[in-house]
Amino acid sequence: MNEAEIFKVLADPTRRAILERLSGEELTATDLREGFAISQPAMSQHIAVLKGAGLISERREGRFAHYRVDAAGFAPLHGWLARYRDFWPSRIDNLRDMLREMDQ
Amino acid sequence: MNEAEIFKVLADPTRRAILERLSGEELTATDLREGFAISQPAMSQHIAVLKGAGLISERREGRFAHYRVDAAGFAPLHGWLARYRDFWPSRIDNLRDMLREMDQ
DNA sequence: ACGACTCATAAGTCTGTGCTTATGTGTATG
DNA sequence: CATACACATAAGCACAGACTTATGAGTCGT
Repeated sequence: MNEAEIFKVLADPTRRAILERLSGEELTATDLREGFAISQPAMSQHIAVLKGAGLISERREGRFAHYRVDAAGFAPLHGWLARYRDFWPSRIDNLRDMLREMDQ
Repeated sequence: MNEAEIFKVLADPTRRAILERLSGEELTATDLREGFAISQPAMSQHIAVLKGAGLISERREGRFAHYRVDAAGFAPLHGWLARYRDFWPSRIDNLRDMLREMDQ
């Protein structure tokens, strides 16, 4: 997937909320609906969009569909974003310090 | 600015193209229009949106307005995205190696 | 002072998309 | 086998937003 689609997909607040809810745990579509003032088809459509963009993956189990974040799908976003950090030097210094501390 | 607005702003391909064109160099609104099949007001509106989100900054000079990327404006996006990389361990190892080489 | 210019704002149109209700497809259970 | 359940798909509506043309607000050169 290219960053064009990913940005379009992530522009929707409901879809970002879904991802947030899925970060760490695997959930079914119905579980996901809890806390959302949204119809079942709407959720299903959002899930289809997220899946289409490669941001979540599905594990079928009978009539249940379990969804989880697919972190690899965010790679194009990382790539795109890398173009717009000119802090790199100072950031690298911070990282160097951090890793030095971790080594102790 | 929060990531909600930033994602909405970046969902538009024209605005991402503007940022790409501005990465590295400072340009006026008219210079920016070159290569875009877009009216002057449309460009002006896109610029206003990008500026409102803190992704570009303006330097006024007479009747000219010079625009440049404001890399700091992308910070919320970095923060949001950090939540969705579970590669961290291996990445950190790679960085550790890289920085070790840089130190030599 | 006037005309040419750079950019911003106003107002209106049109397409994209997120929502709804209704229905379809497949799976478990009594 | 019939019913309930989990999810997907279809169709239609309504609103957001990106575009246009027209015009306004400042700035420069002659």
